[in-house]
Order: sequence, then structure tokens, then C-alpha cells
Amino acid sequence: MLDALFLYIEQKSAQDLSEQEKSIVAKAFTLKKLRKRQYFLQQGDVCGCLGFIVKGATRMYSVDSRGNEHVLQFGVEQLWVGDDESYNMLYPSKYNIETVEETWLLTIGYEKIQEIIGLSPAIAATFRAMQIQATITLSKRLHRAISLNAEERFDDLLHNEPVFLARFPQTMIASYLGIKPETLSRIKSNVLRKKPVGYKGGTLSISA
Amino acid sequence: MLDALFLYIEQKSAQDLSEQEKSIVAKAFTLKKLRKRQYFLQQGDVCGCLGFIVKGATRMYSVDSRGNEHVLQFGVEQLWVGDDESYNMLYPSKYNIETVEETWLLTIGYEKIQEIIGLSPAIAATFRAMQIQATITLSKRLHRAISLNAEERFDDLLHNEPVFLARFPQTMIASYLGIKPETLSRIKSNVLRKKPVGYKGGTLSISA
DNA sequence: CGATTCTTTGAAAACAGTCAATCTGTGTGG
DNA sequence: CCACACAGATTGACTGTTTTCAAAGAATCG
Repeated sequence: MLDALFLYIEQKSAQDLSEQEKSIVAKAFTLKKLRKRQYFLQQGDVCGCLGFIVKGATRMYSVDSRGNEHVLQFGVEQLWVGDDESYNMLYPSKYNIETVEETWLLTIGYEKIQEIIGLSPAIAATFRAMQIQATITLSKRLHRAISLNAEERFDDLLHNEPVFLARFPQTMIASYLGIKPETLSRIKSNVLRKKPVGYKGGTLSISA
Repeated sequence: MLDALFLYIEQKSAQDLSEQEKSIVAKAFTLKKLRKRQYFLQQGDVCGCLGFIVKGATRMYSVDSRGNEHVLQFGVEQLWVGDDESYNMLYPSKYNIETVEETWLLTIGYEKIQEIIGLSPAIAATFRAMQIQATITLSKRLHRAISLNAEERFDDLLHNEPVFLARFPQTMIASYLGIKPETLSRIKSNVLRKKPVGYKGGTLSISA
């Protein structure tokens, strides 16, 4: 399980990890297994730790006053989950983070991170890179949200993040795109009519 | 001009700056004055430096294939401008950053930042805090964009960022909210009909 | 297999965008 | 000081997109 994280750190920091650094990481993180549909974080709680997804899938979402769910983030292997605002400011979170499949996470709390980034430049670089990556990902998503219509957003997802389409049910995809499931259904049949795309067993495959 | 930045760093890092640290900052940043409607960054260019707004106002926006502008970010005093993706990855930027008023900025390039964060814990803490703040701000904005309708987004702006309403023309506010100026105009007259709000000289004032 | 949940489809309503015309305020030059 | 031009904001009528509500049709799980 830890190997996935070692690899991730080596990629992000562009440095090889020494045995000593690996041991620092191994001691700092805690492996956590969650069954399908378990909360990693629940609305109202303070997000005490970040989680690195070794295997599995999660979604981070809020529930509004009308009972509608809004997915802010999908998590799959090699991605991090947690609510930055709650985590850093110790505010109660407005969001839920829930597993969509059985999920193994490597978790770490705030103090531990501060500790280990002081012990290894590679680890420090990794956390810096993560934070920057988070900002970039959010910027792009925001840009799409305010500048594209529903069909364009779906198209974008289809081409840039097809993994999500294959892995999450349509209701969640819809709320990730900020539209209703019915609208997504209609858009999909529109797009698939126009373009040469194969469809098998719930998995979309683009054939050109 | 530098005092605004010193104050900002002391606030963000929760530490007092020594004279030596102040001098490090003073040497690292370059003061830049831009007239109204000048580019700080232009689509297609690589964002070579970040800018701290000492006085003035900016907007960061993209122009889509239909010629529509989409405002991703407004900048006012004490905020930073720059395109994180372009800045960190050295990609050509998809965005323009333009002054809306005459603006004074303190600018700094990538290498300089790396240099000075190594020289002062307070400075390092400030840049970490900035990055986290950026992530939180973007998350909130994304959440609003996907979960609120046009009127709710305007309402939110009215209550949480009234400064922007007073400082930027309506066309820009509209594109910040992801709607057309005509729609904003209608929403405004709707909201102002419902609620007790005073209006004088282009400045909104909420009276309850 | 049956029960449940997810997806699709249809028709009507609500919402936001488009285009064109009017109104308002600002600054300019006569 | 007034007349005018100009840009920004508003309004109206219309079009297009998305939501809502309801019902039927698949897919999934025990």
C-alpha cells in the first residue's frame, strides 16, 4: 500500500526517496479502509486529516437547502481527499466526503505533515506541488463552470476526464457538472448521436 | 508602498518582520505602476511574476470563441494577481489580467520567491498561507457556481463581496457571475424591489 | 426472481440568453 | 452653457436551454 505513496512522492518531488525518508513516511501515515458508502468526512465535522487514495473512489459534495447534492470533487487513485478550508482553519466542514467504492486511504493529520515536511525536502516539495496542483485544478474547473454550457461541460469531461464517466454513476456526474440527471441523459443521447462513440456495459469508449 | 506588503506579511505569518527581513522583501520586489486598462498579463504569454496590489483594481478574464469575456478573478488592494498554472508550469496563459483603474503592484518572479522563502520563515509562511487561501477562495467560488442560480449568486456577491459591486462596472460583474449584463440588470431590479437597499452614486448600501 | 434504484423520455414551466430599442449619465467641443 | 456623441444600463419581445414533474423502461442487488 505504501509503495503507491512512495511512487507518488518521487514523481511529484522529482527526487528518489532514501530508506530513511520512506520510513518517515511509513510512520507518519495511517492506513484506513472504508467500505462502500462510508463517510471519510461528514458535514459539520472538522476535517482532521488528509487522505491519499491508494485504491478506490470518493466524492466530496454538499447538500443544499432543497436537498440537492452538489459534487465538488471526485477522488480516485493517486488523488487526495479532504476539505482544505476545514482542515486549515479548523472550521466545521460544509461538505461530505464519501466513498463510492471500497477505498483504502493513507491518512495524515495536520501536525504530522508539519513535522515531516521539516524532515525531508522531497516530502516538503510534494506537499507544495499538491497545493499548487489543487489550485490549478480548481481554476480550470471554475473556468469551465462559468464559461461553458451544460453540453460543453459534458464534452469537456468526456475528453479530459473520461475516467470519471466510467467510474461514477450518472446522478453524481450530473451534480459534478452542475446539472440535473435528466438533462445529462438528454445531452448524452445528443452527443452520442452526433459523434462516433461506442457504449458497452456502462463504460463509454470513444472511437475516434 | 512597501509598508502595505510588510503589514500583509506580518498578518499572514503572524510574526513581526525584522529590519533584515524587510530589507530582503524590499530588494526582492519591484514596484510597477499600470495605467487604467493596461495588461499585467496577456493571453498567450507566460506569467513571469506575481503581483501584490498596493493600490488599484484588476480583473483576470478569458475570451471564448464567441468573443464573450469570463471574469475569473477580481483583484483589489491586498490581493495577488497572476496565473498560477502559467506561472508554475510555464505554460502560455489562457487569461488576460488587466487593470480596471490605475494600479500599483509589487511584483516578484519565481526564482526570487524561492530565494526569499529560504531566507525567512515569516515569508515562507506567508506564501504557504497565500496558496491555501487561493485554494479555499476557489473552492467556495466553484461551489457557488455549481450550486446556485443567477439570482442566488448575485445575492451572495451582494452580501459577501459588496466591494466588488461598488468597484467594477456591471458588465464585469455579470461576467464574474457567469451571466449576461441584461440578466444582471433584471436580477438587480428584482432584488432591490424585494429588499430594503439604498442606492447612491453607483454604490450599493444595504440598510438592514 | 422481485424489489429497488438508476436512467430515459415526454410535456409544460421556469430560467437565462439574444437582439433591438430606449434611457441615463458622462464628457466633449462648439 | 448647451447640444451632441458615446458608452453603459435598462426594458421589451422573442428564442433557446435547463428544470420540473410524472411515467415508463433498464439495470442491479440481494
